[in-house]
Amino acid sequence: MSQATSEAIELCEEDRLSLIRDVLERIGDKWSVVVICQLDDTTRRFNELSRMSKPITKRMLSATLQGLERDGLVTRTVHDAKPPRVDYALTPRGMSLLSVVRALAGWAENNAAGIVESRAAYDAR
Amino acid sequence: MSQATSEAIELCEEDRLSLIRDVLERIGDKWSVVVICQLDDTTRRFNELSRMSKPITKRMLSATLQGLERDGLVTRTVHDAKPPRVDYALTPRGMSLLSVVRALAGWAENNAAGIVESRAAYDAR
DNA sequence: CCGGATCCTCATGGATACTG
DNA sequence: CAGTATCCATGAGGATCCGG
Repeated sequence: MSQATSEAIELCEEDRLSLIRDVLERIGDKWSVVVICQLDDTTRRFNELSRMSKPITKRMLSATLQGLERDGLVTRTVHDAKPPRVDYALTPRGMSLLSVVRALAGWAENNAAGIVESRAAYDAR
Repeated sequence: MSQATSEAIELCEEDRLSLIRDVLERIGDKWSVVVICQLDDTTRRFNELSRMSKPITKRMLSATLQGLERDGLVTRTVHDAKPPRVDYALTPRGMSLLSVVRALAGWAENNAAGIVESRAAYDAR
């Protein structure tokens, strides 16, 4: 660990690869990023997220939120009232992840057109 | 393209979300990131990648490389010799993606410990 | 309103064998 | 060496119904 390969980010060895894979399994599923983006800096209720993230099902929203909560990326607060009300919000860790996801979005935005072009060329043999 | 939405990265609306999903479908599969990392700044032969990326199967390596080539992320060059020899390398676009992936790795590295901790706490109810 | 429990489908990807 | 072809297990995730 005290390897300190000179500085900053170095290479892609074993450990680093598995770290990346972990993160990808975290945000690589179908709904995590969507939910995280919807929670951007505000707190939202379950049905609110459900509507905003259509066509997600309640089942998947629930599962996604639990996963995110488990990893300390969102908080879940239950207000006992009638009707029941549950609020979700990003933790600081969740927000930091959001910023990384935005970096991804930036890359996607810059390269989307080129990729579409490459695909067309490739598919035309 | 010359859109220039005032500045920088804005928010997570519909379009942006689907862009992110596209990128995640690209690198979210089981082997793309591994292969991209192995191709880091050098060119590699098929079997070389196969060995380095164990336990990938030839089938998946082939499929992964084809996908990456289709998106213009790697180049495939065939030298007709005996025995046959095929070289793979990152394109500039592929390298730019690699740097984004490294950002992901950085986040993972900084938060891995905290996430493990959160999970333990959560699983203990 | 906020989910949990079940059932079922379908794509990802592993194993294996064969080819130029 | 550099793949392709085939078959098959597994699990993510959609649909639906039920409960607090």
